[in-house]
Amino acid sequence: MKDLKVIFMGTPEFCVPILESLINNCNVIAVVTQPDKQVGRKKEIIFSPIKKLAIKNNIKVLQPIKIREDYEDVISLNPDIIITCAYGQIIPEIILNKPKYGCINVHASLLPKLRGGAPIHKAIMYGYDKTGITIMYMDKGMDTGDMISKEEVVIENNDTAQSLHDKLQKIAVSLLLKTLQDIINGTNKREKQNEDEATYAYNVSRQEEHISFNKSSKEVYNQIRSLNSWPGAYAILDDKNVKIWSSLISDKKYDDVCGKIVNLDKNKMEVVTKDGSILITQLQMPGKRIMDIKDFVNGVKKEDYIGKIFK
RNA sequence: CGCGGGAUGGAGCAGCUUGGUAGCUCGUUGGGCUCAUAACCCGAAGGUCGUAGGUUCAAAUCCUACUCCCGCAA
Repeated sequence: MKDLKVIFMGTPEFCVPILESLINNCNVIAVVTQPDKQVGRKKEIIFSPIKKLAIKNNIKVLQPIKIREDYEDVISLNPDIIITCAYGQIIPEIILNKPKYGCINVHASLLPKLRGGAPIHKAIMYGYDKTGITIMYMDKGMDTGDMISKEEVVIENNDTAQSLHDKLQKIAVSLLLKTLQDIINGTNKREKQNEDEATYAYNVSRQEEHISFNKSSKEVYNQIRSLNSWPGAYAILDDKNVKIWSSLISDKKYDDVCGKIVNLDKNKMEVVTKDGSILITQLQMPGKRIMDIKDFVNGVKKEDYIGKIFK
């Protein structure tokens, strides 16, 4: 495997361990990642985590704006295999057919479920009880190619997008190494996806970050944890965006307006939902840091907040 | 030069407009009450008010520059 000429394509932090392991086990001849973007308040140019790692290891970095049009560099490097993971662009067919061992993708769901850019968030948001990693051959569609290997992960009731991300990240590395060996040996499976079972996990929209308390407690709870630690769920209180970072489901029921704060003490902020209530345990006021509800209550008059309504 | 909020004992905040003894809610710690307690009562410690200048008899407070944190927008 040491001689295998690999081009890796990826962008976010999720695939950093994958690239690390490829660097250790294969001959990574180039890395392709999304173009540098101006990020943050100061519009600073930030390199993607993958670019940073590549530079650190003196690996050639390619950043085509549109890989669909700008594919010559990749092809001319003549890789044995191309491995992608959360790259962020669809790879054109002209590339897919070139490498000896093909082009494979590491996707963070059990395909054909949750195709798309936000499989980890959506697995929790939609209330799935398990997810996993699928390694597949790429084709021209979005996560529609033939599957090679899979590994499941159970979603625990207290998992957040962050904790699930970490679990998936870990198993992705080992599953990829095992799968690569099979591919080299020619012993890998190749299984079509069942289109009838396909579901989609598009990127999280602003609308999906906004909590509607007129859903069930379970749905609200799932929404909150599915957006922790990024980008965070929010609701509007006094015309201000309040981010809600973590919560617990309460079994108490209230015959009151959804979103109303019915209780506030040093352990919890209790908010009415469609079928009960939810206890907010961590929040963030605009311009402030994330804080536990205990800290929030310390600096605030409780009476000012009880009875207010999240919109 | 995208818009805006913020920095005050260990935590979260008030005080700044209108300069004049450092305040609140917690936490920590000592004691008390109690069968007991995360509850209650009494006491104590702990702060060069982000940094550097300036104005002033006097600056947390007014002025200038800078650093760091955060929300929005991208």
